[in-house]
Amino acid sequence: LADHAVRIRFDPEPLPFWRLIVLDHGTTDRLGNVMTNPLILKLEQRDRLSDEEREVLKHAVAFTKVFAKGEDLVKEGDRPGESKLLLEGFAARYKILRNGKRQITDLHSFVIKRMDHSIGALTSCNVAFVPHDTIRAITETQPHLARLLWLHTAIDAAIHRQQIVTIGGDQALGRMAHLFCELFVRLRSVGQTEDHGFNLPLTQSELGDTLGLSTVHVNRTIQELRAQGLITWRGDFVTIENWERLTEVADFDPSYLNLVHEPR
Amino acid sequence: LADHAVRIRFDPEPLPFWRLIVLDHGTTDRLGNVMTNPLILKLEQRDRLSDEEREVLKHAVAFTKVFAKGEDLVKEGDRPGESKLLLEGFAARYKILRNGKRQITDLHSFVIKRMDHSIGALTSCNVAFVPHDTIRAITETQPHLARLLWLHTAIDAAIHRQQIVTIGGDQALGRMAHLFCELFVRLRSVGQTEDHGFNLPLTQSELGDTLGLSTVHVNRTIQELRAQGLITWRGDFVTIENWERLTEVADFDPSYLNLVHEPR
DNA sequence: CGGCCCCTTGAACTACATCAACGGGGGTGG
DNA sequence: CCACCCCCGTTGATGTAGTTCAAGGGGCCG
Repeated sequence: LADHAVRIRFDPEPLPFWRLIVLDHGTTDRLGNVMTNPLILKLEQRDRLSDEEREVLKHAVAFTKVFAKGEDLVKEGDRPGESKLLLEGFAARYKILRNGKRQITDLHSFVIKRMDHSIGALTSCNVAFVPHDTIRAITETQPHLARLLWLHTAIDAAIHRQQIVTIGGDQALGRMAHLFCELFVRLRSVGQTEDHGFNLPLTQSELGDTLGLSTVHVNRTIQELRAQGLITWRGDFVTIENWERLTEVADFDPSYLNLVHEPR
Repeated sequence: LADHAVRIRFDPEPLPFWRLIVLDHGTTDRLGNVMTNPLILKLEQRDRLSDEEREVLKHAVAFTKVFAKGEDLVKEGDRPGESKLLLEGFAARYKILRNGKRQITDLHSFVIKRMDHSIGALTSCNVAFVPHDTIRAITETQPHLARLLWLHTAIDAAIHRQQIVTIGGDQALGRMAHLFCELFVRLRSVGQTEDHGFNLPLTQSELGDTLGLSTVHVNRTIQELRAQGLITWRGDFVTIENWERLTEVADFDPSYLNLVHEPR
């Protein structure tokens, strides 16, 4: 479920050559408190849950743990026994090219067994652990819930597809704009935005890693977005100044996020 | 399940600007006959099936249909009632940027409902249709099968992730090599290779679309691969001349394809 | 106060795209 | 059966979006 790309340091290594794949974010309310049950919140974004289903989900989380900034929630090659759910903070899936890697364990690990990527904490992260046995039990007795969990994997795939198109597309300005659009919409869907802005505790270098751009070019691209009056970014806070034009520049169509409530 | 990017012509349109996302291939035996039940074959690549499960799958395919080269198996925005399984041929998921789109319906459509991309036939394609009702019934009564189907969605996501990394990486030579490695391994897993080669009925232009390269550069890159003695490509047939060096150039690690048999 | 990040800016380089043109093979129509 | 043509592969020349290298300044932490 969790989906963040972490900026991890491994200074001694000869090849710190890696790439963030997807950013994800935690699910806290406006006051910064972790929602009572983010798993329920996540699933209810896409379909209605019965009381029984909510009850099952309430007991799905075995325990929670805080990861420090820079730590790996899961590493490539791990065979985790729990899926992880990001409650709070920013993390990212990532792969390192030509040698090491890292990753966050999430729903994928339940069916995939062996992680093919890593997930690292970009900020301090609070993470819930859902045992694979619990998920397996859900597939045995709660087919509707199982379909919703399956859906989340499919949405991840959809996000990845969009990423391929966005990265493959030529313009750095468009890629950058698209990332801001996606972050805004996804954060808003979990109540993590204020007005027309949101908190983005990342460095330009980390942004570059998710977009496949150099730090220098990220900088110039952001300056261009600022110059065109599309966003401002002061400290950790990003403000969308002109949503309509930003979506135009980004060629952004949020339908791939499946933020639509319907029977699944 | 099906996973091809189609080269569709829409000459009148002003913006034929699209991108292939994933190539996929059909499942025929060495004589070119469609396997008796490719769905069973696909799932058995990753876990053992019981007799009962095999029986259920045998009746899952409602009907089959042949798509001509250039046709769309599914289009973006569709809400298909069946998932599609590519029996024979090459197809590709794709998105078109800034206006139209197309797509093949596959397992994703079952949970996602509304296609966020298109799937088109790169060659003539024989396609099986599995009604969503049937899949839903499987999730209700065959949890193990349901997990395997879920797995396939997760594998698609893993392939997408790899694609992001590959496309984001700098070198065209590496991308190209990686694509050949992936195609070889995936085709071999369904018995579609001969010796150290396989059939690749695609144009260089189509290859470029999957890798985000221009036709011209695809051409020069392939010439470089040939010059280094890594592959030959005559007519439709690609031969891997030096697998070890090719995987080095590609930085290829097949583990993301999950071609491992284990309980799921 | 010193040292690191991080952001920012300038300059040089390069991998790729784009434009343009030609040859060959296969399909199609005369 | 030949002639045409279109598509595909190939090659050359030119343009450019991005990288890499380099350096300075500001804020934050020890």
